[in-house]
Amino acid sequence: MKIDLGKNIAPRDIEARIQKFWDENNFWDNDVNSKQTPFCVMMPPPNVTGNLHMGHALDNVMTDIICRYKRMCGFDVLWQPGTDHASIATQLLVERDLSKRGINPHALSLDEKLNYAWKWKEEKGGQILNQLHVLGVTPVWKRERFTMDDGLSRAVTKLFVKMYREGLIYREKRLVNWCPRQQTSVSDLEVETREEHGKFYYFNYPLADGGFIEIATTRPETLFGDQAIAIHPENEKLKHLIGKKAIIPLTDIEIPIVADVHADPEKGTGAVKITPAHDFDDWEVGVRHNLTPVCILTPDAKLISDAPVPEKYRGMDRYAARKAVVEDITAAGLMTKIEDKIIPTPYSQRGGVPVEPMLTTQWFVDAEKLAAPVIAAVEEGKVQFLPEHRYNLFMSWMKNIRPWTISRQLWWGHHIPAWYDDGGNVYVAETEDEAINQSGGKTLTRDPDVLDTWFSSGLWPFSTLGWPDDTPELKRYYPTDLLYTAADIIFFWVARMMMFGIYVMGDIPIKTLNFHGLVRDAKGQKMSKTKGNGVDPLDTVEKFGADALRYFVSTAPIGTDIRYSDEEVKRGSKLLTKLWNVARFVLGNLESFEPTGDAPAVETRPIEDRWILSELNKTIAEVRKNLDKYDSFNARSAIDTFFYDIFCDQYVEFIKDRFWSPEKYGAESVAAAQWTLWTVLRAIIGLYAPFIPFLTEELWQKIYQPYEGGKTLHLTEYPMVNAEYDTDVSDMQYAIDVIKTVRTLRTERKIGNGAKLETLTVPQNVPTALYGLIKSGARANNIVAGDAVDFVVADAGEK
RNA sequence: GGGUGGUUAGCUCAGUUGGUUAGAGCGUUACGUUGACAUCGUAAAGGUCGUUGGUUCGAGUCCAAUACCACCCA
Repeated sequence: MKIDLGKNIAPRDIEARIQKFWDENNFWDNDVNSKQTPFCVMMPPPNVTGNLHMGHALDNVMTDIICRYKRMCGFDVLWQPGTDHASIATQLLVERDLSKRGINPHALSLDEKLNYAWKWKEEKGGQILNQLHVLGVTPVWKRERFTMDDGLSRAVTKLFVKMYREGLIYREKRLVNWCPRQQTSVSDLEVETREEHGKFYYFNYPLADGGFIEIATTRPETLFGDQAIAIHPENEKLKHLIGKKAIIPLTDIEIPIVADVHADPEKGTGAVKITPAHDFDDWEVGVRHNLTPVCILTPDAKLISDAPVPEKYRGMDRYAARKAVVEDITAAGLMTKIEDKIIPTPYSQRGGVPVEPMLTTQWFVDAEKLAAPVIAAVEEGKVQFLPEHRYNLFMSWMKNIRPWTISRQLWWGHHIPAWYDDGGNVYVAETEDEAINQSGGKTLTRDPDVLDTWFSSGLWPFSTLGWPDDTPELKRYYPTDLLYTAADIIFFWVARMMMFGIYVMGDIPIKTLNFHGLVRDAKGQKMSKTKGNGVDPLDTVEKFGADALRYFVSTAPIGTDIRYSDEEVKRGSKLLTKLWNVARFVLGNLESFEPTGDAPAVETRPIEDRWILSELNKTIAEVRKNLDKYDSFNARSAIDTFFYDIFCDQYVEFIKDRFWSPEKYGAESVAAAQWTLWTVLRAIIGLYAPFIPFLTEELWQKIYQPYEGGKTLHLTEYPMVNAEYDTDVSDMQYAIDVIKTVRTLRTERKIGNGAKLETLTVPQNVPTALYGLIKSGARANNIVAGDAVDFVVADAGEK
């Protein structure tokens, strides 16, 4: 055969060509009628407005490695792609875009806004999936779904109604986390606590019958909403005040002093003001003492323009009000002390401002009820966690789960299927007509709110397979096999999928959860937009190629963070070059060879041939074992060791002499080497295929396809252990040791590897059958037996 | 305050059930362009495995305590 690969490798050219080839043939389509075992993976749907970042690259490349492997093992693979509507994130982008065009989004009707957003989504959304293409990943592209498309929206509505009817979704007025910037409720998960430098204010409340009680608070501006002052019932110093009345400073409002264990005698003064409408703990105290929550803040966190707020403070922003209140309390001579203090402050993750506990009416999911069967299923071991310790994290959250606030005061998302009549009665139904029917024909108004984005993503594993319809896909592919995702959405997404999956489908949605770490920058810092230390995967692909990036990403051991640097990606480039060059070497020695007819029996081949085949067998077993455990890191390491250390560094050196001096070895020996090279190179290409799919495809098409047929390497069988390759090759250790010693001696004696050895002495126990390959590996002309390894250099002699 | 993970070579990290001399990549040094490969090869230097104590014939690995780092929850 005569195949010329060309001296230089151009990864981007190869990748562009192969990508086009893959896109034109739907190689990765699943087959719902297949007789093969199904293997199903859900792509965590990226935000439709998003841009590819390293986290996506990690998820998707890792998933792709497993999907390609499974496909090559004969599985019917369904990798379901799609995007998420990302309620808040998208709404913000669209509103910003409108503002830029001089349109006030708040002046538009709901329909106008939605029209605009859909148009915007069609034009600019979804480019992230195109970006994913570049990485060479293999979801079933034609099955792409969007969380707000018709089918998925129908699933959301159906589930909401079902849960409402079964009492698992309810509407209630209670304290929720409120983002004053976006003016919507947010769930507990969307709140992050930041430690801030703040003040702890100590001041006196006058008592109705004379004297004072000193309290301490970090939020003096909420005092207009105070309903009580609490003292611990066993607080010896203060308990004599329980039952008396205090007067809120700057007002003449009287409030009771009550006994409650919430007031820690060790903290502050031991007396705390109770503002049930503006603090979660105070809310509980209020419930215990039957206090009326009085809300003194507007949705944008200004003091209300009404009683009980004194006129002076009405309409003030919460922080301006704090300043004014502190000044006025000080002026009134009531302030006793101001301390510096680190205050844990709850922030709205999306809004970036402190949230306010706000008394509003919202929709909730009774998460506790949904969690119980999840806990049971996980305890039964139905879900595998990788790494295992994530089990505890997941379970402790599940066991302490709280009601999930699912309504959002936004307009982009799934509108809640609830309608109200004039009397405020609620009708929950799949359609407006049905709701009107329920009401007996009244005029109804639809609930203006939308659902938390994670509500629809929680249905993803079955809604994308066709639920609520009873589709063959749903039967065949649910529950899904594997999810590769970041640990930071374990509660947001994974927990919800588990709850909905069991509730709707009666079974867990995913069998194995593989939580990966973060891709950090070279210094170990988290990549973030604000720090500007993020690396665009597409830039990396442009510089080094998608295969190199994939190779880098697969260095992430299960569950651990990895650090990105161009240097690390270059390792991938080096591998590609090495593979290219060794293929050239192999082809250069196969000119007199045609892989037709029968290969010589393995046991008849020289020991080094049998040795490399037996090493190959070990490697294949190791790689398969690890990939079966979804451990691509250790799988790839095993291939690397075989490819670099065993094949390139040793075997290739051992056989060179057979090609250089065929007359000394005979045609059979040369043919054995050729057959062995042919086999081993093919196995290496196959083993690496899931990791570096572009280059391996290119090499396969150029070298092996003409003989094997088929269209793509990636639908050929993954290399398998071959019992015929296991023969006794223990003598090889003699050769390996001798050559290692020769190389060391060369360095000690400052003799380059280029200089041939005239005579090499090897220990007498080295079998003469190894002399040929030792001569080749050590670059020696003659070989004799002696006491220890020694040599004489040709021409110049020893230096 | 509660929890989880980590601490191994100059740097970034492997090290499976305790078992000879603890590995890799990068970096460093030396030599070398040889008929796959200078986007390279060969070799070398470099580690009391955070600390202390324990179990054991034997501990990077198991147990206890402790220090520091990171993350999660409150």
